Amino acid sequence: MTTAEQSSLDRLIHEPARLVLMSNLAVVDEADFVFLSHQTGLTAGNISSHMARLEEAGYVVIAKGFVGKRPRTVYRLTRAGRKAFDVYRVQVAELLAGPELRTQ
Amino acid sequence: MTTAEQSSLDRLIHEPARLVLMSNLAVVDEADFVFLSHQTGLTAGNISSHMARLEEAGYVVIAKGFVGKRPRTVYRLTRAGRKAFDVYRVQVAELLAGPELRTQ
DNA sequence: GCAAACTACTTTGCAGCACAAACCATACTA
DNA sequence: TAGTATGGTTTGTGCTGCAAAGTAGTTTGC
Repeated sequence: MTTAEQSSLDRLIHEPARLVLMSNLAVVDEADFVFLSHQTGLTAGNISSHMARLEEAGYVVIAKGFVGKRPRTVYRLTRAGRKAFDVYRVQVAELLAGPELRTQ
Repeated sequence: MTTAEQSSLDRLIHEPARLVLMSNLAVVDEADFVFLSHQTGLTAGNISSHMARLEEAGYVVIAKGFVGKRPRTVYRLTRAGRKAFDVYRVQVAELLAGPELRTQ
């Protein structure tokens, strides 16, 4: 197996903005839009569109509600999202640890 | 500092194909085209164009020669390339270890 | 009470870029 | 000498990340 096959990284997660979002969600388990925007420094547009893609992929669920009269959007990793993130993490770790040299 | 600023990943390295190339070069220190193509599973076109970009960035040096009558291209990380890869590695490790929660 | 500013997002447009397919040059081989 | 293999490079294009602009509603100032 080649290095590339071995670690064909999930590009949905690999993209830096989404990687930041996913890794944040992975530690807090639930986060709202405003929190993520402060925490990550990403623009509103980017959070919105990246989260939409992660939702499409089944990696996050998006819950929209109100707190008082104001909208509030809460994001949470799905089980599949957490699994995918774990897999990604292992693959990256292996890559960075140094690929195995192929004999022959 | 936000998560995104903290770890604004070097996209030149972050791109999976180049990440694979860089991580291979990091362990072997010198590798030729044919070796890398077997090792990584990347197509010839991709190796060629990605290496060209890494050279432009000053991350690798490309040495072209012949072995007998056949062309042979050897790639090697520059000091800057190795440094950049080390920095990248640390940033990714931090991200995956879990971003720090910002208070307030 | 109404306009201006703010909050919380979403949508749009474009510029950049990764990928594979096509191409090129030379060397073997039947 | 036609055909195939080797060792690459170049080209075309489709995707997509990003910022800027847009939307919908709310609060504030006067």
